[in-house]
Amino acid sequence: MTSNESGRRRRGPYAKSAARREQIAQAALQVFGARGYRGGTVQDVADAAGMSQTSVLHHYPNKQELLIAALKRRDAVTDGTPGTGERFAQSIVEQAQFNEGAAELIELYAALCGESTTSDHPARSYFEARFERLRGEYGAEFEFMKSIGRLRPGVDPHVAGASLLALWDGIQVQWLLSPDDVDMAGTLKAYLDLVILPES
Amino acid sequence: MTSNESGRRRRGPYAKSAARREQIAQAALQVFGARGYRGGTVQDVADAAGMSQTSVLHHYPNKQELLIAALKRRDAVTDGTPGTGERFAQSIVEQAQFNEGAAELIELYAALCGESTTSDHPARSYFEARFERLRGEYGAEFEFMKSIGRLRPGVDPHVAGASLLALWDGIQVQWLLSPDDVDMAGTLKAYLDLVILPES
DNA sequence: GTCTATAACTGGATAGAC
DNA sequence: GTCTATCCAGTTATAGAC
Repeated sequence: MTSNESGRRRRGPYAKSAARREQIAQAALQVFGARGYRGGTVQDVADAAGMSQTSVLHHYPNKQELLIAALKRRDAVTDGTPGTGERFAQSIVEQAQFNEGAAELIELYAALCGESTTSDHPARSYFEARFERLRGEYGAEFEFMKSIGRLRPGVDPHVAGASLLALWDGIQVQWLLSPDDVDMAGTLKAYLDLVILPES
Repeated sequence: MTSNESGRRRRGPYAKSAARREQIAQAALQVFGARGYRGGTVQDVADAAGMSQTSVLHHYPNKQELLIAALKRRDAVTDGTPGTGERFAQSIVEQAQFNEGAAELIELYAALCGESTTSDHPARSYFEARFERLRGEYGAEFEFMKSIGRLRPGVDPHVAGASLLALWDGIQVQWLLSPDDVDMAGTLKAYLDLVILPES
């Protein structure tokens, strides 16, 4: 028998439901990326997902949960852990190149990151935590490079970590507003080439 | 008679009116900085200015004009033209230090900059124009430095210009979210020290 | 010029039929 | 699970008294 201890077989439309939630999360990512959290409506998400507003709110209890679903989806696609040592710079640049082909993800990130600096924004703690984590990761990596003599003399590893993160976020915004005038991957590579010494 | 050709003397509360507009612009700057454009309401601006919502809309015809007034006010306070040559780096760092004491201005900038990447945002053209102008200005300055041999070999002046702008915007966001962990002026100085060679 | 009152509209969320 | 219908709160903007 497929019954479990509770005496009730869990069957039915669960697979479909999971697919539905995926579909909605993807729509939320698009909508909040294009219009921001406050600018996008649950109805917009419903339209993008091809269903009614009430169906959306059946799968996610409220608008905030939609936002969280969109951010989780972005993380799953975007945030690979960069390599270490030799591969660090290469990983960063590759990630940036990948992002150029996934404008939706960048839009979501840039729109929400700025919006989240305002009071009582549901994504504020997400970005606070993200920045703190990445500053730590990048800082540690530059510290390692310093220890093997690959960091340019005079460069503070943790300042470089925060700078790389800031540069990345800042250049993304410029790229969104003027994609033809800005080379994201090239700008990041230029900074890394400046800070990391070539193999001796 | 004091009547002029039109038969009506232009007198009365013009001075008071101008002061009122200033007062409202300042309130708009605070409100949109703290809550974003879409997150802030005309009523919020009215409350901050200590008057009714209709009074605010008497002086500015609609919400968009309030936003423009706030941005103009920010420009007037913040955007000094940086010096050239020797003084360029110094001006940038001084400006950043000044900004640390004017959090309201940074909040407005960061919140609206991210928000403006979304479609149909009233501040979008403002930021597009601003970025293009500053990339040009910074790029030209680094080009000049290159011409007098003060730019680090291998550094592209225009990439450096866009990078400085991106770094500045990015570090401001980090500073807003974690003011204790981030040193805006120090981070900018570190980048400039990296790119600009000391006087030989 | 400033106010009170309100019109006109939009948003998130819920109830209940199917 | 999904829909139609609806509720209610909040928003911009206008009308008209003083």
